[in-house]
Amino acid sequence: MVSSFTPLPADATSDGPAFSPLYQQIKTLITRSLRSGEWRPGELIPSEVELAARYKVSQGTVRKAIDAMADENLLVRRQGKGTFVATHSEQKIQFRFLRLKADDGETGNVTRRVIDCRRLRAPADVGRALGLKSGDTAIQLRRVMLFRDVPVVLDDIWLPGVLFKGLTAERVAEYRGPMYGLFESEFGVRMIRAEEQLRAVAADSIAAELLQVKPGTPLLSVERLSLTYDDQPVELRRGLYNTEAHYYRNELS
Amino acid sequence: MVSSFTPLPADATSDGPAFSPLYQQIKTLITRSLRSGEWRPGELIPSEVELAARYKVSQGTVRKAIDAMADENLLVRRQGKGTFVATHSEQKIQFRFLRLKADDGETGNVTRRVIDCRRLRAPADVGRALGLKSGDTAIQLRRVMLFRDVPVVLDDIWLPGVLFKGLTAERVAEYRGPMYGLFESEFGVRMIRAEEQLRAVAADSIAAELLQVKPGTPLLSVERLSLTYDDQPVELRRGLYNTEAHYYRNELS
DNA sequence: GAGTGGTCTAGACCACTGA
DNA sequence: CAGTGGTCTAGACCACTCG
Repeated sequence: MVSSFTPLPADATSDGPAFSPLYQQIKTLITRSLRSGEWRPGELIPSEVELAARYKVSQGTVRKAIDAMADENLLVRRQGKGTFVATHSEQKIQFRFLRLKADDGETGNVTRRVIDCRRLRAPADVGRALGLKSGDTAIQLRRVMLFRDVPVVLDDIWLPGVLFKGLTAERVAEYRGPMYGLFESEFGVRMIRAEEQLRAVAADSIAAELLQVKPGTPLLSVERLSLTYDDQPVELRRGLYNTEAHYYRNELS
Repeated sequence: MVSSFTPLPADATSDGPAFSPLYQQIKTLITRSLRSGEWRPGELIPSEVELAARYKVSQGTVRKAIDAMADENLLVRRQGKGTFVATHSEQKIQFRFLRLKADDGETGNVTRRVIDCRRLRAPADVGRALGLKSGDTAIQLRRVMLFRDVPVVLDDIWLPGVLFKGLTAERVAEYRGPMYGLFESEFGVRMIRAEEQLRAVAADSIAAELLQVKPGTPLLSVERLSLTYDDQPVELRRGLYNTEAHYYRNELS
């Protein structure tokens, strides 16, 4: 048993710890196992019955915890098979974070071209966003994404040097598939969610050349902060999207 | 009872109706009552126990239906009080659909200025988006939103004429609060969710003047299709956002 | 204190998967 | 067929709100 269902009996402190339901505690325990690597991306986790026995709670409580984690895209349920750890390296989940769509609906071939990859002392703003100490090294990775061989996205990706030790341009270039799949399988860093800030900006000469547009062309600027477990920031990505023939899709609810 | 829990006994047709769980059927029934106006925005709906009796199912099943509808922002649960129909006319829910934030975090005063409001035959693209027949009339409403007295958003709002009979510029101008609150209380049209397409564009002379920027300034173009119950489109909104000192915030998960 | 939603349990049965 | 998640029920008790 994780803790009593009523952690605040008679002698509770006045501003004591907030009441936390059992299923929330189970969620925390499962998350811990995910973070520690006990169950890795793509793997099957124990069945609800097993977990209920392990945590000494009812199956219904485990179910509620897993339900919540499935809603957050941490786990994936498959009826008849079991529950799996979510992964970015999967055809169906591909491009979960890329909201760009082509006007004609046809996605076509997507290719990635690495422009540059270097390690350097993190600039102040980058360091602040990633929670680095001043002087810590960061990796700057610049790349272009092409849709049907037309450059559409220019990304400047900043990563904490500590977490991505052996990352090189070659390593990235030879990897097929989404970058987050690489991060996950090679460096054990799993992106959970992200926050983006969008703006319209004018293309400078460098961006204009790489995206093959005229300087001054309006581009969609997308600054993304990616977070892993416990909302720890692990990537700052500055993207410039050419929206001549593509749009950024969003759903409000 | 809505229907038997197992709607496919021995004599089911080979490609018969897909299996639909009870709580899903309850959801449909509750949604019907919302759409019909039996429970209006802001009102208290019957308690879970009452609904369970009404639909002849267990409280747990009603609970699951309401849980789902609360997730979709159709209902709002308040412990100890009851379950309420969601509404746009509420301080806390204000600006649920407006993702624009100020760089410095300070929202400040928001005011709206109506530029124009006219009824006309719907242009082809607008009619198509709203599902109108050719020749149907549409309302075009143009307005500017000012943050701390600075114009930041220029909206072109298109509405089906049939649904918004008495809508005039004066009516809009004198209304304090979000437009969706007005739609909901005056015309019985409730916005549920919306889909947006974002692009970066250059300001034309008209937009430049209304937003007080130089022609050619990059602006964030936001085309929004708003939907009510059953995903029926009821508004097409074309916005131009000045992102000099504001950004469009989005969360990916 | 009565009434509401929130949590937890135990047990039944259904739907799906794969050996 | 056994094992998995998915649905449904009934009942207990807790936390919150308001009169």
